[in-house]
Amino acid sequence: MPELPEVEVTAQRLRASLAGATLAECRSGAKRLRHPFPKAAATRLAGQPLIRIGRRAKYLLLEFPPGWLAVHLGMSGAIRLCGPDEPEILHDHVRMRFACPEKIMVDLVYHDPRRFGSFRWIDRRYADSLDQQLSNSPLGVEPLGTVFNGAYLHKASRGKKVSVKQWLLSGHAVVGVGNIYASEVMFISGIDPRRKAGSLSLAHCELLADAIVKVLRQAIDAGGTTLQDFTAPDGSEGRYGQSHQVYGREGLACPRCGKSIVRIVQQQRSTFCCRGCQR
DNA sequence: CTACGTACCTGCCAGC
DNA sequence: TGCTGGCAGGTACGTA
Repeated sequence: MPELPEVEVTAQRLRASLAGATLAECRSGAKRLRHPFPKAAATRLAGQPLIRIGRRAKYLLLEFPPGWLAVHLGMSGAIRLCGPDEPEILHDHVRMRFACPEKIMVDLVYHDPRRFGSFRWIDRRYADSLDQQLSNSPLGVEPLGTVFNGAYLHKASRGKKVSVKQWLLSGHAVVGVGNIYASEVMFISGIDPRRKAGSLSLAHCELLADAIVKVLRQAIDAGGTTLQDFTAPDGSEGRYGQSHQVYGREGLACPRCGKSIVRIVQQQRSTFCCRGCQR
């Protein structure tokens, strides 16, 4: 599921519901996720206040005084909030019980059919290398941050021989653009996704940067995209799928020129684009 | 360093 | 009505 907008929507809604909460207990299931669940750290967190809920790239950061629980939703992960008495359902893997103000207990449940998601513990002593703790490959800048713009993209893309689409997906320059939003932003900026990243002009990069910011913002406002599994913590589905111009629309008419949208494969992943509009 | 293939998992849908 | 194969939001790791 989750690209940056879905993780951001999750973070925003958790912030609203878990303000002032303290972790009471944390249980994890028998089936492993991408990484073993950090049981020892989670046990140690019992009684600790949840200080802040952050996000870096597609990682959700639950911050406690001793450090961070970094949650990644993988392909099919979703978090829901529920009461302590609500039963487990198939593919629930982690349940964190929080004591909220007024002594209301709220459970945060991590649900993930494919189990590509992960929980990792990052001790506060590694705070200055948070990015390296989160990911093995270098994490680019935040697309909704202050340093991201066309000039930045242009500079970062010099000499890159990979296709623009793969370059965006790698997250080396800018994070958070996954397979759905990559197709959308390439279409909106009118760039052929097969072009080498290093061949983009400054003007192209400005169009591309503007499209990335616009699409991600709109997707966040719409509650993200739900293909199958994603829901926000209150169980609601993302509505941005209704706004997709090309993703998942092979054979349908291009909204700009009316030609048929095509599906191509790059690095074993689908890209949707219009041969008429994207150069 | 880059680039590429493959692996990790379950579910769904189209086609036979 | 099965069954089978292809495909799905992402990352990590091995090999050149």
